[in-house]
Amino acid sequence: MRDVAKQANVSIGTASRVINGAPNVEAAYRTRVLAAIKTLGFVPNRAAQEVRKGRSREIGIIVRDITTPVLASFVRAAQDLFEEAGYGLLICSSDNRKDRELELLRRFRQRRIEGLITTTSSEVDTDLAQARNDLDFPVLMFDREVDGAHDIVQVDHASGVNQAVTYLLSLGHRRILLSTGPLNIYPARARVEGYKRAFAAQRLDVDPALVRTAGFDAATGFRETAVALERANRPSAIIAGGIDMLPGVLKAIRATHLHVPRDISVIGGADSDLALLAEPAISVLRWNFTEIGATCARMLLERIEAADTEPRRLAFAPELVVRDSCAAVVIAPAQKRESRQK
Amino acid sequence: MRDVAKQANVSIGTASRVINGAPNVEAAYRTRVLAAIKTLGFVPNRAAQEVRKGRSREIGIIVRDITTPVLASFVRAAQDLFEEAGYGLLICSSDNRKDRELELLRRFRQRRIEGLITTTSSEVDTDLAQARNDLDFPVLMFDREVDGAHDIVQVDHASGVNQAVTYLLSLGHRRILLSTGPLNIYPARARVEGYKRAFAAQRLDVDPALVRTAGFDAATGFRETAVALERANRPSAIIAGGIDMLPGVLKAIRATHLHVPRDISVIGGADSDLALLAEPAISVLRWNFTEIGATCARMLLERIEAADTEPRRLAFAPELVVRDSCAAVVIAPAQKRESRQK
DNA sequence: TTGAAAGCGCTAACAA
DNA sequence: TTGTTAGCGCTTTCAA
Repeated sequence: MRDVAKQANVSIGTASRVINGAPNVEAAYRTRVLAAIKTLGFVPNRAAQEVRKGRSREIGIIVRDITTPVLASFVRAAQDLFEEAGYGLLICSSDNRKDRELELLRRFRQRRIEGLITTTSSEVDTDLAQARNDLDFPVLMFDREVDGAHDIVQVDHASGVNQAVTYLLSLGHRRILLSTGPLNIYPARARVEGYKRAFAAQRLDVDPALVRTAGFDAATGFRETAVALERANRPSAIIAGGIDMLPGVLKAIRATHLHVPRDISVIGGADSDLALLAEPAISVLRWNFTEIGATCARMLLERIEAADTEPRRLAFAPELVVRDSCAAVVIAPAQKRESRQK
Repeated sequence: MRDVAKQANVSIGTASRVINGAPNVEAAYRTRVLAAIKTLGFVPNRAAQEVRKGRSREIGIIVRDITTPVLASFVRAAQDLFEEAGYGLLICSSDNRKDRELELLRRFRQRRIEGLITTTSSEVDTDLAQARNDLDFPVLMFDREVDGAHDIVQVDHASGVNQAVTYLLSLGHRRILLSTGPLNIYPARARVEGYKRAFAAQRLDVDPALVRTAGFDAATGFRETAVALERANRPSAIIAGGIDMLPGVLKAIRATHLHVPRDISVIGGADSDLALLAEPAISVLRWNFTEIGATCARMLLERIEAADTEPRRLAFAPELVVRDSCAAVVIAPAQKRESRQK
């Protein structure tokens, strides 16, 4: 910058003013500085600006895995709003691992970000809670249920799974496998709750063996489905209780040579090309991740403006998209034969 | 940091030495400083460190769309190596848009990153070439063909499509649609070249109407496929000449109620859950994105160490994974009937 | 081994 | 409107 100032024959202060678009610079000076910037190829040092200005104008976001398409659309929507508001977005995947999550929180503190949208790998872990509470920027917690003065935005998974189970029960299914994640995080708890609520509403008992909480990922979906399908008394329907479990569930079904929906009905935990293009097309629980991402961004920006208003909390309800992956069960609960829907 | 030094009753210099793990600090001082850091919850300001040290220890990476799973595994592999080497990774999607790409390059310059892995939306655009050459850190160009002193890592798409076409020709196909991106970037050119080479090897003529270069994305795949299938003289096989075109191609086929592979054979441009789980499973061109990502990272790290060795160039060959989406054509070229494979 | 002090690149307060 | 200068938080040289 000194070189720019020298080249333009102005003081370094004037150069700075031009760079920052200050209004009180004479046109002649401005053009000279601009010319110097161009010929020297000067680009301001962001780190130095941050140090001096005392703020980073960066937002952080931690998702489990940015690879998951629905999460990517969530992030994308948020990013658009942040950029518009003049904030950059630092996007990281935690892989649902505590150590990585802690490391990311540490890095974000080093970076002096001004706000964070995050999930967490465990709602009850005290190290994580501690680390979050030590942050001196606002945190918006996404799809988790934690103590602390955070804004919270959730998907109402209880409602979603409730819809799915109610639908399956209406088709005559009684042995419905719900494969979801560990109960130390909200989405799993909520799904289980929705599952039980739907059974209770029909005064039916839940078979605890059919509520599996081993994990959210595709590999677990595969394992859980494979194990369940091998049992003598196998389920007649499966609900993938996670955003990217469907591939694993379908692979396991494929491996057993069972036919969807004749032998087994399936409901996916999120929409995807796979769900749409599978044969038959898979019914799914769907919600608008773009809208949710935008809402999170908006709430966090408002929080940054007004630090000490009351924490807010918001839930979005999923919608059951019925396609062709669920058939009616004709024979009673412990059935051997089933018939096709339609 | 002043507070830490004060609290520990040492000079700010000693505090800095402890933070940076300098060896020449007496144990007693070290523990005092560490204690102070803990009680005060001090985390060093990364921006200030960067300013003072004069280096960022950050690498940038620009991909078209991080959402694409194979690209995500590419990035992930690279990230692991960079982190191990002490570098952070700034990951950005260009959306294949020139303006966004230029903006990202500008931001990376502001950030003083020390190396960049990038693709580009156009190999011939002079603004982009100019912007790249103005960078004062090494650039590794991924899957593109550009002038300039960059290391280049490519996928040998010509070989891949050549394998695919040769395979289809051997099944009796003559009207093979290749839907790929614009010819101003290497992956499209290479695919077209591989296509022509395979036809030439059999002394067959290429119908230029079957080589489509409208775009890489799923939406274009849909449109191109839909249009082609509506023509009287429709193709008997389709090659998706892009990494994430398969969903669009399959959707279009689905919409026409044609049957794969009986009515139309399909080869996907990259592997995916969709390709594996579609009914029938889709044959694809596959390459090891994890290995390629790691290789890119390694090359860039070496380049950072040794700035002025000769630029290097590397190509990885795809493999044709044969599944169930291609059938043999029984009747001669302008056929009306086809028969199933197997 | 330690503390004092200079200075990284920049912004902003101040005086002119 | 401009130039001068202090200083953001940190590292690193230098002298002790």
